[in-house]
Amino acid sequence: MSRPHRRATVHDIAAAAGVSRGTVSRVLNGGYVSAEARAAIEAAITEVGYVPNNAARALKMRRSQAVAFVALEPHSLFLDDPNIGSIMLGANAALSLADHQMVSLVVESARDTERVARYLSGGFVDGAIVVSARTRDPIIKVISELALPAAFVGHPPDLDQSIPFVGIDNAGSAQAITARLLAGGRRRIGMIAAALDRDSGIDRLAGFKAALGTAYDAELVADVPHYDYGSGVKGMRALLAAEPAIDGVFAASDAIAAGALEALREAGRSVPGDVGVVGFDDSTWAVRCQPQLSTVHQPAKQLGSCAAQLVLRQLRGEVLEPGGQLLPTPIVWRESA
Amino acid sequence: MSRPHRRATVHDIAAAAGVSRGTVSRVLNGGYVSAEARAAIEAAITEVGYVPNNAARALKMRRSQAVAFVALEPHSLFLDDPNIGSIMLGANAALSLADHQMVSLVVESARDTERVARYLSGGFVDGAIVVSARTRDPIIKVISELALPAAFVGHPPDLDQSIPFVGIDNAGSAQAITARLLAGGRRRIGMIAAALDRDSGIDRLAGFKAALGTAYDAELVADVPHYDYGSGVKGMRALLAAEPAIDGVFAASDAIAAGALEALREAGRSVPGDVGVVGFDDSTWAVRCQPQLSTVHQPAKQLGSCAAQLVLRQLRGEVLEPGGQLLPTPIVWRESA
DNA sequence: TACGAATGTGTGAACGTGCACACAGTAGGA
DNA sequence: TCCTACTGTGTGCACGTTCACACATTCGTA
Repeated sequence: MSRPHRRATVHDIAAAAGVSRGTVSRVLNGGYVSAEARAAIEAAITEVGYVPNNAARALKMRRSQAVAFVALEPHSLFLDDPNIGSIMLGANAALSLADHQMVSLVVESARDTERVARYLSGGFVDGAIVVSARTRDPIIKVISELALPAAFVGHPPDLDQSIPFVGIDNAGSAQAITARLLAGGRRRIGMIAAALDRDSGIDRLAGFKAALGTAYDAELVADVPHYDYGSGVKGMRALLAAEPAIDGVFAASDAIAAGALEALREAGRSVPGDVGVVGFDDSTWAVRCQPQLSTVHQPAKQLGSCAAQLVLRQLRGEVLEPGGQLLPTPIVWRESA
Repeated sequence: MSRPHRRATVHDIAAAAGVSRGTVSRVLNGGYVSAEARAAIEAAITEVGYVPNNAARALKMRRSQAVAFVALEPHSLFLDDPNIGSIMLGANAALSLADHQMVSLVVESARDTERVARYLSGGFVDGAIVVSARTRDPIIKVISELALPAAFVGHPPDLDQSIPFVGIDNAGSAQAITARLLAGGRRRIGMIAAALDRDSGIDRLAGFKAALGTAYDAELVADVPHYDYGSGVKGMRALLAAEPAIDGVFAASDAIAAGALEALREAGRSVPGDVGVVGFDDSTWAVRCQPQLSTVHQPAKQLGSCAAQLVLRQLRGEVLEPGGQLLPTPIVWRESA
């Protein structure tokens, strides 16, 4: 045997304290119990070293007191995107306050998708927070079929409309910071756009276009796949090649902006002297850079806690109106533009 | 009612297919079943939309097919330390291959500690991988009392000896890279030491001392609390103040080294011309810096998968010899020294 | 006195599984 | 013919918990 001794159960407590299981249960969950019975049971609990079996409780109660945090793009998430960590911590804090356990599940491959789907359907969690969902992800289908209480952070346009979301106004924020760049006197403004297969990428580009209006020039948009540093370097090189007279850049993320700074340094351009650069996220990148980035602050922690609230409210039985909410994104103006 | 319809169970399948629960169970888990019964049951499964209830299975089997990944220091972990993400992905991949689910639990506060302890003891997981454990963490006590199969990544010196670990030779690696710095002709070498309340911090400092031997000068060690960028900036400033003629620095992490580069730039020193800088981790920081960092490569992904293997082997019933294993840490020589 | 309410306790059933066991039918060999 | 082996199926029980119910005692009051 690998386990030396069976774990103690309510039966063991009952036997040790000389009462019935029912009374033990009442001590644990509240109810009418005499002072002496309570004392005897509590003594017995510490004596036998009882820990409740959540699997049994979950089975009976149909409640596990746990909520899944499903990260659908682990590589970029953990390695490049500093937001995801803050979103997790925000969600964890909110769930913790409501006495729920957050369990985060990482989906890397198709194999993972299937296993996570099984896990979600298996009664181990009462709800799910989904970040970085792509259009038509199989996990989403599973969630809506199970009618599992859920919430998204961000929202691909054709997402299941019955599931609420919390996000930011990517288009509006992009438009606002581009406008500020324009107001600073920049004339030839380019953008390094990324992740155009996701709502965030699409909307940031749309906001950029809207701000420039008739001055918009498709030549001045570099399209890169990811929100990371390396993409920023490449994107900026492409922009410099396309328009040597460029004097402003809106990068779709801070990591990209940091890469752009590198490419500009390599090309001998000064920032903000020759070129003004602005980013998006207000992540740790923003203050690490030289010069520090002007950027759009993304309330990552709050996104996490709001998503958690959306799930918790459903668990309390509230029926939420479909749709979502957008959190404000103040512009943080530093030195890079 | 929040749930419109009860979830389908084996009973429902049995009723729909006109067989007994036992036969359904045999279809699901293997056994003697006639072809026609199997076909009828499989049809019934898709018809009623059956998903197995893992909570019930876990209760009966005393196996949840899930392993916890417990992160004890979320703030520094997710925001500053890029290793943790890779460790997670490595563990996830290994567990996934063995058809186990990884659930990661974040411990932020004392409140979290208690809740996570309950979760671990509750039968939702079969084992645990613990990263960034500090001496005397209450979670460790819980794990060893439960005799929960576990493994550590890293190992505080006074840790429970019965729990295996996987780590790196911090002292040896630190000694090796410091020696290389010496071999490059540097004379006045300092160190920015961090996290001296943890094994990793202590051992890296010890390795540094060992490499310098009699040339070691306690004046040339700046002691900072965390492995982050800001600490690097402050630590380097302190070293420059203590010894303006400093010509080499071993930073206890890449993030610290990046901060040190910043402080050196601010002080007008060239790298590697005036001062050679080396880091530790070979994280994404190393290649982002200007100049790119010479550093110690830490096999983060492999650490995660090894820890997962240690847990999986215990779950298979193997009895592991106590102690741990250390993974090799090649030195990566780039431009900063 | 008697009756209802409040307090305290024990018992049985159920949550959804998987497994041991019992049982039935068929086939093959002594 | 009978015994054994193999295939296929149904039933009861257990995992550890909570809840509904039944029952017991005490007390206040009509």
